[in-house]
Amino acid sequence: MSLTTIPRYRQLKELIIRRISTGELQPCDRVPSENELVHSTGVSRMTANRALRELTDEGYVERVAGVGTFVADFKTGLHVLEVRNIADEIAKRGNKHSTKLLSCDEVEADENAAEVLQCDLAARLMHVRLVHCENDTPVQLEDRYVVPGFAPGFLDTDFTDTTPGAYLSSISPLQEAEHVVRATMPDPLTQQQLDMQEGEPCLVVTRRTWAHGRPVTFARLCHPGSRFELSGHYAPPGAEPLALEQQE
Amino acid sequence: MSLTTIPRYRQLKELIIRRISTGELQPCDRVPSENELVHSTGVSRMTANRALRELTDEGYVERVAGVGTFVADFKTGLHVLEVRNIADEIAKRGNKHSTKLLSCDEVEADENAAEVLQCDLAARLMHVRLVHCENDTPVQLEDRYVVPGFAPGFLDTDFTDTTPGAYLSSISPLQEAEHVVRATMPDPLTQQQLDMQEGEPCLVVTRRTWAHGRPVTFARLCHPGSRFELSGHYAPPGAEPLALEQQE
DNA sequence: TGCACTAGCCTGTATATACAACCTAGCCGA
DNA sequence: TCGGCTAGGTTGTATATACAGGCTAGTGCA
Repeated sequence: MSLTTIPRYRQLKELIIRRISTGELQPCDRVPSENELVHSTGVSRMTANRALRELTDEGYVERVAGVGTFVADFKTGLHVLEVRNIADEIAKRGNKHSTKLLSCDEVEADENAAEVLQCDLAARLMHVRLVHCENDTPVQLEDRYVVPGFAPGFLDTDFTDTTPGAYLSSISPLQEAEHVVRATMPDPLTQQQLDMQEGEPCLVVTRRTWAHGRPVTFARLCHPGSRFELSGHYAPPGAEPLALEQQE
Repeated sequence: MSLTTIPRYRQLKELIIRRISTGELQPCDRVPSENELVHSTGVSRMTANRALRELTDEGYVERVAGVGTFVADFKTGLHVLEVRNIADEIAKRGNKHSTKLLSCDEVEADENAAEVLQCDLAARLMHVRLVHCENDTPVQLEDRYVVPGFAPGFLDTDFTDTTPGAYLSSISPLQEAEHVVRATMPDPLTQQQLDMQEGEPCLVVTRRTWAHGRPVTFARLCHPGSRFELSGHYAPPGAEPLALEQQE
């Protein structure tokens, strides 16, 4: 096993990750079982087991004893402080989520959009602006650009019952995300659209998301400072199972 | 292997995690080798290997082929969007970090502090307030409470060359963290101490950190909105090694 | 027709064994 | 004294084997 040879369990992992990344394997699709991998690739079952087990730890697949291995549903949030689907967040608090669509059209990429989405200047981009409300009170102004090739039917979607983020997640697993959080004062239009008081600041999250190795969407999420906070809880992996076992 | 019996590799992991949590094993200390675990606990080498390998993945230990296994140095930051040591952040940008100590004393826990730190009302707490500057411009007002039993020498520390966070990390690995991010308007004193303009909002991070299973410190980190942003990049685990290998 | 049972697949764990590569300390010869 | 070499410990990987326990579909009996 020299430095140049890649271990077989990692080759197996890459093989499966590639099938997921390319879309050949979709979320909830069945992944070959350990025994199938043994027969198709010639490795031992322990090696196949290690590959699938690590893919489970890394969130790519989910395994059910007695049933099989399945591609994980990436929609269930990414990570700490990740801005999850705001509709789910609101529903979890037992409140009513609604949206007001402000605009939904095709535009030419300006300098900023072209750079963050790595496309040509003046390339066609889909653009949607809407306000998310919790119990009819505005909590988020979403201003989003989407690369057209990624989600052809984007502009035809009814965003009153599906948020743009949820729709994009359903198209393809979103694999990489970058976000920046800032505190700023809103411009007059934003202040009015979010029904904010004079002198109230905004918590602004700008977020870029990748799929298939390319940035596909860029969103600016603006929240009234008095009605919104981001929270996250980090515990080292392995700590939770430890706690669970102490309860038993 | 019924539901009630805990797998041996997990028992092994817990055994070692416990030794680390209690401080019996300090960072950089040597962890028993696979063969030593085989002889001391009676498991097979593969089982010991799995336990140590998973502890490596989870960041508890580091392994060097041919040398041994060692307790990891937890000081190297926690995770995405984790507010890392601000002095390191500033140094990484090539700028100069300095602090202005505002106060450093022992106080009685008020209602809020007692709740978040799970201690008695009016219990003695250590309290420090200081301003972090980047090239002599204020970027963070830190207001921190620390449980006294955790860091006895806290108040005697010179915070001009060691930040409170870095000092606490050096005492013991911080194992769990919770943070909330808000946008608010500063009170007049904060505005003055951070040298902020009239009408400029604050990005406020409140943060609670656990060690040995108990909250040990609570901090309110206030940043001028025009000079500070939080950023994070999330990529699924396993994606980086894939990219690396494609370069080979 | 409907229900109980079972065969067969699946994952999860555990062990024994084997070989490769790495590192260090100490030996031995020049 | 200095250098190279080697023995032995360490991790990393791979395999064959084994058994436990979960799940499902299909068989066969009532």
